[in-house]
Amino acid sequence: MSRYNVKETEAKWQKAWHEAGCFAASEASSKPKYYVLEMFPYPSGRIHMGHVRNYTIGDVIARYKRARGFNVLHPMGWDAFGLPAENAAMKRQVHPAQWTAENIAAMRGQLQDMGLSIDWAREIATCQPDYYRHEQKMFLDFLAANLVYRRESWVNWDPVDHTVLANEQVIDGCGWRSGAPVEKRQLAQWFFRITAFSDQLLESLDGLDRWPDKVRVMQSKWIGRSAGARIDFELAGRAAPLEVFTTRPDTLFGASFCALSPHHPLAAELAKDDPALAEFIAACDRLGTSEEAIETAEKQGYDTGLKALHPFAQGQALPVYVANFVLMDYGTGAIFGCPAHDQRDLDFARKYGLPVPPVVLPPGEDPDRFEIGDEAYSGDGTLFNSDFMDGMAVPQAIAAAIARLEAGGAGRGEVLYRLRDWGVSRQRYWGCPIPVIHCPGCGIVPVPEQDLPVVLPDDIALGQAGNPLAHHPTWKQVDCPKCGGAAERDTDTMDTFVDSSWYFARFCSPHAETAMDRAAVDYWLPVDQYIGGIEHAVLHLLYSRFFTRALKQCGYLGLEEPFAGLFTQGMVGHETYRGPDGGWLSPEEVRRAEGGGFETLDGQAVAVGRSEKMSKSKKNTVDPAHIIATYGADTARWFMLSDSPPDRDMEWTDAGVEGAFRFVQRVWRIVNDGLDGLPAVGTPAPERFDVAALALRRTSHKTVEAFTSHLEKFHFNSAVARLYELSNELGGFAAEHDDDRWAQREAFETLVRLAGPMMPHLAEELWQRLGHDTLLVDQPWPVADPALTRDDVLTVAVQVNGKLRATIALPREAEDDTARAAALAEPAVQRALAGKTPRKVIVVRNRIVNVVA
RNA sequence: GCGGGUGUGGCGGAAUUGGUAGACGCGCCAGACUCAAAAUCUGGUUUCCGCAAGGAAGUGGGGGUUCAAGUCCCUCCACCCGCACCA
Repeated sequence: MSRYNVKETEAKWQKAWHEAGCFAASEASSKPKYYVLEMFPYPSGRIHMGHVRNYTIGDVIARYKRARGFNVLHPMGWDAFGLPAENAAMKRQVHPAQWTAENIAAMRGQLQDMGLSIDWAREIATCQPDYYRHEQKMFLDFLAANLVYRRESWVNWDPVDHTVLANEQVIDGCGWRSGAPVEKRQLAQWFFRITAFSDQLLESLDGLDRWPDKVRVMQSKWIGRSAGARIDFELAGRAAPLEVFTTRPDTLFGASFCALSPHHPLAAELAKDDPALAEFIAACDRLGTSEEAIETAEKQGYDTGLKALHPFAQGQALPVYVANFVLMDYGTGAIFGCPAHDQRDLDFARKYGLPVPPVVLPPGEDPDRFEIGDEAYSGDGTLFNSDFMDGMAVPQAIAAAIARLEAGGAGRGEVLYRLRDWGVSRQRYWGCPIPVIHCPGCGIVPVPEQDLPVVLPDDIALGQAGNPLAHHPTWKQVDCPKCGGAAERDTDTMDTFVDSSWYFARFCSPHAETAMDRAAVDYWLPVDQYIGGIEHAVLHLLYSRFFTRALKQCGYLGLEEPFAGLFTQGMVGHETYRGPDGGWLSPEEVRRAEGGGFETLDGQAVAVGRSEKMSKSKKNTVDPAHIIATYGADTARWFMLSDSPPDRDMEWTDAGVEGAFRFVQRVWRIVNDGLDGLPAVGTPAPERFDVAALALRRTSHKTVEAFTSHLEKFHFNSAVARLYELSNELGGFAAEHDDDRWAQREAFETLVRLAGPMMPHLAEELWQRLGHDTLLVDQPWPVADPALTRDDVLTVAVQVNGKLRATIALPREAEDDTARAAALAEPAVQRALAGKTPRKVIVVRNRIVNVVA
């Protein structure tokens, strides 16, 4: 038999699927819907292995669900705005729009070469005015609904990308893209009021039971709810009280000081007349905010001389410090310190010789002897030394303290969140213009709906400092829609995460005149299975959850959670290589050396590093296009699925790809070699099967059962293993009689149909060669016959004192007595007993017999 | 520091949720075919003792529960990821 012609065959079936319109999705269907979505790519120019893994996983699910009788939506689009286009424009003198369009064209071709079951008629790109005009409308609707607002604020400024970053985009104090340390600047910014949904976003996490726990935990930490109380401490000799937030109002009688953040307005005010305090604040600022600085920084404070009056204990006055460990951007920027029950407060109190009165007694401790040493006690217990709270448990005391504060007008219960509103103004060109006009007379005026979209100007000068749109000679100049006077457009564009916060909804009705056709989104949403990288755990995945709620509030759609199921895939890594000079080498620049290991092409020693995520900087990338051109899409897809579980990081290896390629060839050969004399399609089953044929039939049906259940659980590597087993058995199967040939056809078809979602081209080709005039993609998923998946005779393990001594063949559901007798009759069992009488024999039916002596 | 995860042959990884540890693949070894090689096919491959039959040990370390533990409990270690002076 000739070898399988990968190139021709893959192209042939891609064309056939396209011409038959197999993957076109429509709401007009009686089948249940299933929306499979992979995170859409940024059009950087070429697909990378991460894409291949992502889209392979998604495609397996999409094809499988289609076969299972679902009406599947599986679309693709482009997250097309963003900074790289501007950088490329400056570097190569191409317009960002052109650069993006060319990249999209190239990557679309590469994705199509993968043979994905995508409905390409739904393709969208976020940089098209037809897309972002709807985003502008949403912005205005959000504005009207008070979900968008503008304010002056300190922002995270990326000095390399020359733009503002959201809190979520600052990693370890550095910009998420540029890696440059972020600076603080004061700017007027547009904000999305994500905090309006803090509680909802947190509570609904519980219902997302098809999301990884990891992501839910990360989001819940990011939202950071803490329930407690806001307390007003009267300050002796001052009118305004000091506002403090605490989660432990129960420990108020243990308070021994108050502390302000160095950036607290009161600290700044006091510093005006107190040079020493001013110097202390300056010293705190110099310390920096890096991890090491925080970790090693000693608790330091400066006594302002102010006295805060205890809200409960008459006449008790607490010293007020400015302290370096109090953060201005959490709570009120001020705390009361309870050293006995908070470690930081304790460290501080010990340093400055402040009292440490304990007020929570751990269970079993003697109140007269209990003392705090070097460790604060933050656990549960019973209140003491606490007046009206004495004897209460902590939760009860918290409630009592809040009630007393509220009664006395000294504070109130409050819930605080770490989550901050989402600043979306970006001082960039290649993004969605913010549809707002600034009028000297009327202030902020929304662009009237009939004037949308506000389109980006084509002629733009990039590369100067500052905001490109602001530099444009005419673009920003408009008449005020309200008063008609001269006014200016907002020259910022929106964070590109806004674009990706609703694209999944646009896919439901990509050509609708409005942002989304209500019937279409009602039908398709939520996304049943979303697949992407873990890196968006709090960014994109939180923003999209917020956006969906905001869209619901504005009447766009009717649900809150956009993604019912989420799967986070692992990264694709590759070994790293370094040459004699220590520089990184790409896999093409090294070869296997004679005595093992690697060397450069001219024979120099190469240091092999461990597998790391593929990256240009480490030069350990492998180009998927090259792999697909060499081995075909089926091989690339098969390897992606076969080695590691999809949620774990995997290593791309040449040997692995070769192995996958061999299997593709092997399946082709096995089926083709068996075609001659195979019973025709639809031949009725023989009445009897001989032993060999029956065994093969059992394997086929067991494979269907096991493969399907692995697929349902995303255990693709285990599913793959079952196909290897089936093909191994088929490879050694000698068909002699008619019943053998019939069983052989059944096995061939099982192999081909199960392989369909994973290597669709080969499967389609073999389906045809098996004599079918239908398309495999239109076939229903095979069903296992229960009578053939259960063996009549089982192998049961026999242990003596927990150690395996023999295996016995028993009929299914054999009586315990039968099993016991058979086990004891085994010579190996008798030998192990060495004459001892069994004390007890445990029989687990169909599984194991354990003889205890 | 807090939270989450991982730890099984030379390697990637299986193990029906407490019931034959190492499925399947890669690699390696041997054999067949071949003038030869590639490809392909067959067999072997946890470690140790043994020619073998067989035996012993074994899922990061230690302890425990159980007739039975990779799986449950306690404890320690290593690595990875996230958050981090959050009041």
